[in-house]
Amino acid sequence: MPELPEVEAVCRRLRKDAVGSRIIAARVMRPIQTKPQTPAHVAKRVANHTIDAVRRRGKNILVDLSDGLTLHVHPRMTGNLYVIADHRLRPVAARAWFELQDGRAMIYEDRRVLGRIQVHPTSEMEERLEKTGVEPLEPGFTEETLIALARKSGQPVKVFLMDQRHLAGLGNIYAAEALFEAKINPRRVARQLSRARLKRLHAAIVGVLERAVQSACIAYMHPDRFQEAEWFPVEVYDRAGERCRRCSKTIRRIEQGGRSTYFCPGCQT
DNA sequence: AGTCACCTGATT
DNA sequence: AATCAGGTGACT
Repeated sequence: MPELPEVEAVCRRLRKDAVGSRIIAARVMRPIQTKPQTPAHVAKRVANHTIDAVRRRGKNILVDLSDGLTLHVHPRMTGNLYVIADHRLRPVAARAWFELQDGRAMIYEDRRVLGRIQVHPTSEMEERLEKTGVEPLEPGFTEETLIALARKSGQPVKVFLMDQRHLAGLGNIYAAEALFEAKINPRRVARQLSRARLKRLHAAIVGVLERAVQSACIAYMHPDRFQEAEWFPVEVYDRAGERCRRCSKTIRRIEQGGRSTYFCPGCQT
């Protein structure tokens, strides 16, 4: 599920629901990926600390705890983190469970179990995420930022956009949607795009992500409705064989870097 | 730059 | 039964 907008929605919800609460017990129920830490280690270290803040870095969720610890959650494909009203409830796909002092619980749910949870000193987090690229919704992401990054990359622009070392948070859907909005063919090499096109792409990335954050926040108000969070009006993603709403040509699906790419061969040039 | 592995579950 | 999935990291 989550790309930047969904992770952002999860974080905003957690800030309301979880900040200020104390974790009194924790359990990592299935051996989700905690390497090189063990699930028991994660559970033990997190217990008896208060949730001080929730931050997002790309698709990473950082739950800052008292005493200088940070719970680092990467939801990968199907992870979700949210608070439930009664700690005794067990959502079907719950993989980790953090009992809060007031009787609620923060749940990490992950159907595919591809996500990762680790605990580290807060002071180490910046260094651990240093390879993570620019935040596309921060003021530091300008047209010139994108131009400079693109100049260094010989990758197809769609692959470039999804590479978290350049920009942090774009995934398969929003990369495809931004390229559609900017009218750029996903196979074009990043370095060879004109400045004018990159400026268009910059505006498209910011626009698509901002709209998606708004939608995601509405869709995620209710944590258990997570599955239904398919509301963002996609133009190309998963629409192979259907008509382009802009030029009425047929949307195509191709493979890039082992992933599906959807685009309109008529207006993305 | 490409392929696979990590997992489960939905869809063909 | 086979294929696909909104992600990443570890391999060629």
